[in-house]
Amino acid sequence: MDRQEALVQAAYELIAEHGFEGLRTRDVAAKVGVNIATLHYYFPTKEKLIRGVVGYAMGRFRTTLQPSGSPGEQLRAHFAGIRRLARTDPELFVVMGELAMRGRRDRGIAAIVRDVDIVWEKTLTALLRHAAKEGAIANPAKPDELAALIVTTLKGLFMLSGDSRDPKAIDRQLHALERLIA
Amino acid sequence: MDRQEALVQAAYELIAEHGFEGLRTRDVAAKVGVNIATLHYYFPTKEKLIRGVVGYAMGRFRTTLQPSGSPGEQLRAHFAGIRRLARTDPELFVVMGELAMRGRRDRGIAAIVRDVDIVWEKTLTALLRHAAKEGAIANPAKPDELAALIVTTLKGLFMLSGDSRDPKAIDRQLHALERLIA
DNA sequence: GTACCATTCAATCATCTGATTGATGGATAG
DNA sequence: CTATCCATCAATCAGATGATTGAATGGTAC
Repeated sequence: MDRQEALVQAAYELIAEHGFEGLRTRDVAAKVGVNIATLHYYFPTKEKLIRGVVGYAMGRFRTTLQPSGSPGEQLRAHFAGIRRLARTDPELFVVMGELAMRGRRDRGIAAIVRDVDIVWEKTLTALLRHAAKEGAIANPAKPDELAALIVTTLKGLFMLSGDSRDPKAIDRQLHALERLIA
Repeated sequence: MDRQEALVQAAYELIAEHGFEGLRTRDVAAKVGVNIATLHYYFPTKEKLIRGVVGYAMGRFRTTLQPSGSPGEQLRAHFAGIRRLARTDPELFVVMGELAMRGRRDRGIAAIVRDVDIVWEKTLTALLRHAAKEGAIANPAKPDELAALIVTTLKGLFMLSGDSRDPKAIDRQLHALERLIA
């Protein structure tokens, strides 16, 4: 496999496991089975490697954002898509949580996180308008504000709650959310 | 001032500023103007110091949770209380976010965070029932589920969004939330 | 074949970091 | 006065950590 990509993926997995706090370049190199100097050959600094992880994680999430399914069901499909992602790639939300926290002290990361948030909100706003027109939900007074609120809730749900909270609790909250906006 | 308390508070502030990732015992001692050995005199290990910070932060948040105001206005007062806290002590939510993330890898912290969450949810459940009885909001089918959802949203709102998002955006989302449950 | 370039490694550096040690000053009790 | 304990400090340790260096290997161009 491509070394550069393998290193990013290893770093991604280690961040998911130990947070930024526990990320060590040595561990990343070891996980790929490569010398530390090789890591520095591809990523001159640890910071550059982290940038790679940011791109990898955000790209991975972006692909989930793309609407699909029959027009009237797109909103529900969006929730289902997020929930499926949380089941298949729980690490992704852990890493995104770490990135959100880090964005507080890192302008570059903050900008990237914000961009993804905005795309997410715009997507959701469109889906809300769509669903309202189809009669699937009540017409919200301000779809964009509702979308922002929903994004906030989903972030809190998937990025902050530990897996101590079983998947059932997450499903329950998702259903409660759908009921609330219906 | 009490040394032990001063050290905890300094650590608390440094975590708010640099996250757990950037917490250094030396910096904590320096901030109090004390030798590193003195820090270790009061807290044998860094982990013990962090436990102190956990207690400090959570205690600080608990006091905000206590209901107050006229019966019919308690729900609104709760939101107002949280919002005020976010204005006067923004660091508190930063630290709580850090703790939530760390709870994923630390059973002890996870338990404490979960306890506070449960108290928060119970408080909110009672307030929702109260508000419904007073006719301030529609009677929710499952107040406890709604409460859990609101807690999730508030956590996402205050613990994940950087201050890049101006306070106005936070106010807007809070109002949208109040409108949604009314 | 030789020169060149990309990739990788073993060894090492400089610094950071949590923690320990032994000593010192001051307060208190007998 | 002296023995004892508390609080604090300067100095230091051992291990961790990000990064660098110089050499080896293998492939490609000419």
